[in-house]
Amino acid sequence: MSKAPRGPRKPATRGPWSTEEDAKLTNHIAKHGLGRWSDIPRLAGIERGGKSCRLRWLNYLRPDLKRAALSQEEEDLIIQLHSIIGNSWTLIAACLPGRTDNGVKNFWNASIKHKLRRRGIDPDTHEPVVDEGSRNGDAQYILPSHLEAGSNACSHGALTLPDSITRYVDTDPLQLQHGVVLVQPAVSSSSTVGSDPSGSGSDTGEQWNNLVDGSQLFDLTESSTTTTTKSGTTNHACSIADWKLVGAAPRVP
DNA sequence: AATTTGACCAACCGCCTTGCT
DNA sequence: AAGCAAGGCGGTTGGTCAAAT
Repeated sequence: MSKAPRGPRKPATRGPWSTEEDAKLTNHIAKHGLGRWSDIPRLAGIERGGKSCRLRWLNYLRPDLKRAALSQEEEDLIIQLHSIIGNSWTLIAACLPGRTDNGVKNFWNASIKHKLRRRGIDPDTHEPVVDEGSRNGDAQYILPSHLEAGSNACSHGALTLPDSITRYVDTDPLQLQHGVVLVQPAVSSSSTVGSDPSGSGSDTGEQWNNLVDGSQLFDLTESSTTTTTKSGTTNHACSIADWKLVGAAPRVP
């Protein structure tokens, strides 16, 4: 990153963007592409900070944005991913084409959080709120609505998980230890957030797609075997046939 | 009709990371 | 290696609008 020359700066405009500002930014990017955000306000003739321009572009003006309300499937996926990776909105949004981290975050805070609370689920931990009246022993995990409780939606076969695997261990209301795996794409440092992680066509990409498909959240109680390749890469090999879904939550009424 | 409440969205803030000088 | 600026990200705030009271 090269340093921009320092000099007196006009105070940046704040507040809502005007249609004129939107047009200037859109036209500039259409003509010149994305350059340094700090230069764009000056080049485009906008009295805003580079940060503000970046945010406006990413969250509102980008042509590939979906403006429609989130579907039930998207909502299910957000809940599932949040239960695994928490408030990593950028990662979650990367699984929802056309959605922004800000949009997902807003939807979570404004809508899903309240729905989960009404269902007696703590939105932070995804566990039942401790309330004697609601503890009836049923599984309370939030899984995609299209997965029925006790079903095994996965196909049999072996899946080799790359080093980028993240494993989380949780305890369910019945004190059953289980693990949940999230297969993360092998994203190079130069990749941009929001790009299609499966674009490389690599094995990792295929696994990522399986996760995005919303059909692979498994009980990992069964042990996995760990191998290390010549290059030092660690692989965790598990037999999918050994994994079971741990339960499903009722749909939002 | 006026007020309140809730949902949704846009924007800003502050902190952290990255990369250049 | 240190300092600095830019970029990225999650948290938060504030505005708007529609439905409910």
